[in-house]
Amino acid sequence: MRADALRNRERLVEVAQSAFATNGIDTSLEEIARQAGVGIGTLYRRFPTREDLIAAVLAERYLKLTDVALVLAEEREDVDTAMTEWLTLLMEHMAIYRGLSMAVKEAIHDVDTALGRTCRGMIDAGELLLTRGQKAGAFRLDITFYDVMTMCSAIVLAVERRSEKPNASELPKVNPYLLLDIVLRGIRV
Amino acid sequence: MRADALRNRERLVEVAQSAFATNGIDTSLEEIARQAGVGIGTLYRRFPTREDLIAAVLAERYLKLTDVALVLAEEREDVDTAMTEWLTLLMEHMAIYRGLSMAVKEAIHDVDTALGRTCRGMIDAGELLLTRGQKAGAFRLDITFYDVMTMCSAIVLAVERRSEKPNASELPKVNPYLLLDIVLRGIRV
DNA sequence: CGCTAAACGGAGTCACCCTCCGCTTAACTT
DNA sequence: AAGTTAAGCGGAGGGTGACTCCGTTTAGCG
Repeated sequence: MRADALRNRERLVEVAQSAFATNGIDTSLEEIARQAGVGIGTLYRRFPTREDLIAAVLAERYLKLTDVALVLAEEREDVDTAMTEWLTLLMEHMAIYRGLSMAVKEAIHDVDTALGRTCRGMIDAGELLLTRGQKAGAFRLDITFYDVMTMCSAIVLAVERRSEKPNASELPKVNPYLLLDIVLRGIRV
Repeated sequence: MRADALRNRERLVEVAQSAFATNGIDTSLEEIARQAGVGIGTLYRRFPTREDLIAAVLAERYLKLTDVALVLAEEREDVDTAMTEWLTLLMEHMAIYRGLSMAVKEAIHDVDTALGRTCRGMIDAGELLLTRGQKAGAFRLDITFYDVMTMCSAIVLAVERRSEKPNASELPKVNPYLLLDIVLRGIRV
């Protein structure tokens, strides 16, 4: 890869990161290209789909997350609290950008996309924790981590607010940690 | 309302219903207008937002659903099975059109839109079942039906497949009824 | 220094949303 | 039956964003 191309790529990921943070994952790609000072064609050449760009932005962050799962699975800690801790982290990571949980939900089924592979990595990591808990008799046997992950992404998705809320209602805010607690209770034997 | 306007309105709802069924709730509104044989302006005059059209399509269906809740709440039936039955129905109704659960999730916060009011109606209906169950000591006291409804719409949302699946993965299909079971377990005392 | 493949960039095409306004017509009045 | 008029109609037009294509530029090698 040519030096200029590499520079542009890095700049794009950097700009995308901050654009996702402020405007959610559905920001206009043309806007990102403009802010990065490159043509839209350059963005598309490097990241043919939006998901590729998302995956690039998330790369290191998600590697850390799988590492944590490995550590938690190997430590002698209580299986239940290990699961609780990791699911909390997982949910918080899926909540960093508005729209991300939706993208994750969509990508989870795609075998051969960058974001899809990342998600599969998360599932594999979580599976470790789940099966350990199942062997210890803490969790029901009729579920897979895919089910649990689905519920977690669903919670984040459901709790997510869209940017503008002109007629904000007086409905109570939903507490994602309460919902996670419901799920945790639901998966115990 | 003039006779021709009424005719057009009915035709639009009818066409929208079938378009939503085949293409999901995000179908092009221009396509709906075209199929209904009216101009796009006419559609927008009658249904200023997409949500208004959705609400019109769902109107009777959702009235029935609240009725069922009332009946279930008044019958001497077991509170737990009443809740299970109604949540199952609720989920199935939210799953009839791809994208509907998303629209519901968004609309739930809007006090003064047609779809928003419909959703609030659902929450009120479900609240009856929940509080009855809570009084009977069957469900935890720290949750509202809003939480439960959120989980249900989240499940539907998470399970929903997008239309085209070019690279369908070999991942197991998630079973929404299993996820509902997790939630039900999670809300019991 | 010259060459060339890699990279660039933005104009162009497409799809959809939504508004605005001149024309049409249902339906009431006399 | 004819006249009146406000309700209704429709589609052109303007805006936004995705994505492609191809003529131009340039990094980096020999």
